[in-house]
Amino acid sequence: MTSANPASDNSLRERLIDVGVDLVTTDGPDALGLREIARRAGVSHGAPRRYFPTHRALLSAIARRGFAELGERIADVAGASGPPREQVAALARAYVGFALERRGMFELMFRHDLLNSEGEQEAADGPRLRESTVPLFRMLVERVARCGGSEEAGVTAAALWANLHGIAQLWRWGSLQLAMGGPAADGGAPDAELLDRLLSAALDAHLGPVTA
Amino acid sequence: MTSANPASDNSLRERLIDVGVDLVTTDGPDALGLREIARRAGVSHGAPRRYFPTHRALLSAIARRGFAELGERIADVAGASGPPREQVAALARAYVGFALERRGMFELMFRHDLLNSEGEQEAADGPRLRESTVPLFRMLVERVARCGGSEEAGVTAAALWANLHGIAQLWRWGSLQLAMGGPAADGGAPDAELLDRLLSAALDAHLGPVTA
DNA sequence: AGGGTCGCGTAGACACTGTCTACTCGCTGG
DNA sequence: CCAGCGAGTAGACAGTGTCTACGCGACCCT
Repeated sequence: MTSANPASDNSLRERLIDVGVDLVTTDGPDALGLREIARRAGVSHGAPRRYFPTHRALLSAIARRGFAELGERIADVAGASGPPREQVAALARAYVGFALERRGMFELMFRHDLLNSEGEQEAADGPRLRESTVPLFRMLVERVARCGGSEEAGVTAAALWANLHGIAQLWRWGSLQLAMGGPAADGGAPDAELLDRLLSAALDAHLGPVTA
Repeated sequence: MTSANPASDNSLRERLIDVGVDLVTTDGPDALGLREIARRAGVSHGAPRRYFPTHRALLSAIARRGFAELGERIADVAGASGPPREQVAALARAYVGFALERRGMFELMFRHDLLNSEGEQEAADGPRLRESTVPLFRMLVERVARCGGSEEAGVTAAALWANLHGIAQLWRWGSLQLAMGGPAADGGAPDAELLDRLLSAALDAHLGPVTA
């Protein structure tokens, strides 16, 4: 019987995920050992196996929480009214903001070597993890289309998404700060302002300049 | 690749890196166990420690090879003559091409959790690994500046780099194919063409349309 | 030539990991 | 009442990275 109650019917299962979410946000994906999670949840190392057939399955469930939270953030700013261009900008800031605030979680979400891959899926638990980004992308392409570029909105949205993702990734790695600011950044430009200029440049590039 | 090593002063050190490069190219970063590398090099598991104080140091040396090869590719296409816009396009294709052909290596190069971080460096072996991208970025910003955008070339180049990096990353993850093509892609657009459209869109966005 | 030293690599131990399997409880249903 | 089952425990196993002690061969220096 697949218990239909998705809520808190199985307490340990949820507790394990909770512990994992806390752990990944504070210490990053490397801290997500199976035994460590079990330890912090107060159970023995074999207990998680009752709910997750493998370590990756547990990590996938944790990552799913991350996608859910990112989805909430995106949906929040997508609900705001305003000129479509500003909506896309808000989306972009939400995406990059999530990547920088929830560093560890964002890292996990795109570490596909740690997550469940094709063959092995929970199957009954929900859609495949890789498809978690699809609804988010749909929101983006919709807002981009409303900006009314002549080109196909799908391609533009995809390129913009890639740009945001790349900014988040390289910024976290520190390469962009290094490349733009030099080894010793000039004091006039704190990192936050650099990042903002970068984001504006990306938005201008894909959506056209503000006054267009 | 030419192992016509003039010095071969420290044969094992180079051999370990060679083995690592081969391994990461075929099986990805997860296959780069310290003991596995030693095994394939025909030495015991304690031997690498003579040359690399820690596992990460060895992986960093392997990744350095990757940055070197990427640098060669970039330098090759950067040497070609032609309109500046075409030079930037060639650079972009080289970057993404490297990421897709040398998947495992590219993955390793940006897995900073596996690589040496700030404190611990080989120090005498060369510049810090994180700075390996700086000269490559300089080439890009130079070519971008030659395209003569009104804006600051540094910011444009950084945004473009991030875009290329994001395309490479998300394409490898499969998200872009999923987002653009849908679950079952329309037969008219094979993946290669999708990728090309994406790349062109990014170049057009950051450099202005072709006829400008 | 003999003896000490040192680079280079081996081998074992240690703590730790993820997975697998046998086992023990406590509860519930017939 | 007791068989069965869900849920969690505990131990074993192979494998990992790091650390330490130990050989071994070549070299240099009186």
